[in-house]
Amino acid sequence: MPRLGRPTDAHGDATRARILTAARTAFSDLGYAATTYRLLAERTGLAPSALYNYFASKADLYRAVHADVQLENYAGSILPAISGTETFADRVDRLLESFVAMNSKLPEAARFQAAARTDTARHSELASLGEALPTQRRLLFEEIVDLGIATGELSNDHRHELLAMLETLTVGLINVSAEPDVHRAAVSGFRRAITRLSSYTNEAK
Amino acid sequence: MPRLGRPTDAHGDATRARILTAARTAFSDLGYAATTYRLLAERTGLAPSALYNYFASKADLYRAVHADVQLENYAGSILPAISGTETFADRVDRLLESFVAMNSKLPEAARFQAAARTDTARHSELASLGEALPTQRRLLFEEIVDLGIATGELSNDHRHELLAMLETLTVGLINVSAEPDVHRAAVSGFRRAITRLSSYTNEAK
Amino acid sequence: MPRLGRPTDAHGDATRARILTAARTAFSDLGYAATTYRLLAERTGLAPSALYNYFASKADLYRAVHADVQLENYAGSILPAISGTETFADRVDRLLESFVAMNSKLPEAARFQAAARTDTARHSELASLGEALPTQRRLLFEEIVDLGIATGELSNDHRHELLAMLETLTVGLINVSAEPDVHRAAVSGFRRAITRLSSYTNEAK
Amino acid sequence: MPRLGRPTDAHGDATRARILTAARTAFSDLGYAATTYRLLAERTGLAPSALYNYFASKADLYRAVHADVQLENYAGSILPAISGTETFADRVDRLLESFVAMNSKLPEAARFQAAARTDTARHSELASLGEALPTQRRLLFEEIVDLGIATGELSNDHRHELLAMLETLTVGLINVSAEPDVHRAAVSGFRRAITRLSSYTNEAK
DNA sequence: TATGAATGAGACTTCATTCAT
DNA sequence: GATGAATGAAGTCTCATTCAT
Repeated sequence: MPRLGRPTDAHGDATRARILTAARTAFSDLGYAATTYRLLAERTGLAPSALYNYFASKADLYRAVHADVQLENYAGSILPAISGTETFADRVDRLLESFVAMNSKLPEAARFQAAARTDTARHSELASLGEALPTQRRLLFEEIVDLGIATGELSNDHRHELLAMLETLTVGLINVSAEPDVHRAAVSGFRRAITRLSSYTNEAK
Repeated sequence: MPRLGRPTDAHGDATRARILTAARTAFSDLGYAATTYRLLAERTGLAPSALYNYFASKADLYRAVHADVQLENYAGSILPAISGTETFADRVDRLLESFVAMNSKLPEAARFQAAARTDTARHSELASLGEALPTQRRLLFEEIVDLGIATGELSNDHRHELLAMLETLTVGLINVSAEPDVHRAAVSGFRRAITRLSSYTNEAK
Repeated sequence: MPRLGRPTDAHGDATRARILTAARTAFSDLGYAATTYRLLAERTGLAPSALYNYFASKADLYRAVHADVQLENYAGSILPAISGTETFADRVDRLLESFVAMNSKLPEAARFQAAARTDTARHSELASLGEALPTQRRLLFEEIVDLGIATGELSNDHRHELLAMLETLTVGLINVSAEPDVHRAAVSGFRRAITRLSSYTNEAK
Repeated sequence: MPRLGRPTDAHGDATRARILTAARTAFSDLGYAATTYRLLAERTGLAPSALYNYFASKADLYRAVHADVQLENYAGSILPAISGTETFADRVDRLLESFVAMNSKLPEAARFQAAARTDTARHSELASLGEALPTQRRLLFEEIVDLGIATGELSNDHRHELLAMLETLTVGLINVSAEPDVHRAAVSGFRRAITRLSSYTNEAK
């Protein structure tokens, strides 16, 4: 029979991390609605009520996972990958490369991101999150495309199209991330294609 | 307060259709888990228990919607669109074109398809459905790519990549379908790109 | 698709009988609570609502089955069996014999009777029935025992005990009726025992 | 209206016992099907959902009551009663005596046992329980009868009959236990009868 | 910090029953 | 006399959450 009171080996931060990890997996696999506190409690070896010492509600917990993932993906993966590139072609190339890297190093993060797209739209409590990521992503894409226009690689006429293509591509890749070889092959193909395309737009006029 | 018994103007077929429509929207917007019988009842003006006259369970209802959508999309939209094409370039062009058409004529169907990808994976009752659609899609893509190889447009070396690209592209488009102008712009861009690409693969060797 | 309106081959009485038969079996096997109109409808090949043309409610249907069974058992089986007997020993012997006969000729009736004991006590709608059968049975037993006292076979001192024994025995037999060989062997044993006992009570003083 | 959260005086064990007691009564009176969680909640002063802290399902609760009753009846009442007896007559005498004692000390247990016979047969979830009790009982009866054969009190020819008689008698007594004076009078009568019968079987040959 | 006891809302579903056809 | 469409009550059970310990 477990004792009451604070266990002698309780380390708040470690427990918090364990909860976040379990939640990330569960939210990715089962979605927000089907991830229950009871399940997370089982997977972390805690009682359901203990989770409330760390996260005041399920939505709060979700937000915490979301923030973590976003930080890892964006600040930790994407930004470093594209820094130091000087052309559109290079930058997109690196971006796609970083997707593959992320998908193999942090598969949970990638899958969470795919699931988040759906879940933030579905649950009003999470609506606030739904904006953040796409917005951030679009700003990034604009930067990339505008670089291409500045370097003359791309024609300004196709700006809108190119942004939509990048968005679609990214969303597609996030969504096939559960099948690593499809993901890898697609990235490889698109990288090759981009190389050619980057120079076509101007001559295409 | 509605009276007991059969209403004067009750017609089973119409009611069934109403339920299917409401379910399609709700499943698309809220997902399987968050779509409750109570909600569907409100939206169809029935008592929750009345739904059971038409569908024996929520999973059954889901399957019915799924079947409908698949029929509309695949047999009703995609197949007619690509029939009569003779080249890879043409065929992909028409395919992409049909995506836009579908998205504007049957937006609910498109959004349901996006949601289905997630929901069939998440809920074991729906697992059987999860296979059907992707399998069908991949067969279609193989046919398309193999046509390109036969006509000499594409190199056999890139078969795997091209399939993955088509898959990724399609999934991406399905997932951005909630934003029609992104969807449209992306399709437009990819159509242009495909035109060029179709002839590159061989020369790229 | 079945036609509306009265079917040309509809014979009310036959249908009524079919329902009663199905109900007897179901009430015996599943009990009152677990016997649903839907089940009866399936077993009779009717729609659930059609049953209401014959029985205004489930309780009504139960009462009808109950009355039938009681009639068959009591008036149709027991009374004829014991008529014409002149001694307690004979009468009990015939009574027990008739139990075996009933159990093999009308097993459903016997099992219904066993179930009824429980169900009439459990469901307040059926309370009225709960009285009838035991009362009738006790009157019969009193008659039998009083005959024994009149013939001098039994001592008046044991009247109360003998009634309770008959009651217990009967209830026991009804309840083991689902196992025909136990039922038969028990009756055989008790018949042999009764023969001896009938003469003991007086000498036992 | 009760407040949320843990009440000041809440003790799990006491609550568990209260639930078991309420369930025993309700299952006996109303049967498995008609005993609802809502009713038990009312009778225990809990919310229906609180019962699930103690028993994961209605069937589980039933099994717990069943196990309790069986323990009380068999191990706690019957076995001690017949231990130390050396003859068939004695042993049956004590057995019957213990039925009366049980019926007056633990009337609920006796009535539950009667109801269990029906309910375990009717509800497939409870099927596993249906075997246990009768089997155990029959083993006991075999032991008793075989003792009688060993001591020469009984003839081996009637073994089967005697077992069936004991079974029928027991089931009958269990089923009249709701009427204590019938129960008592019957036991008294049968005890007297057994005394005589025990010596008849051999001479009857 | 953690547990264990409790709640209320709401999920899916079944049931008896009713009424128009 | 039979069906098909509908209802409201209720059933079992799960969930997020709260509070005393």
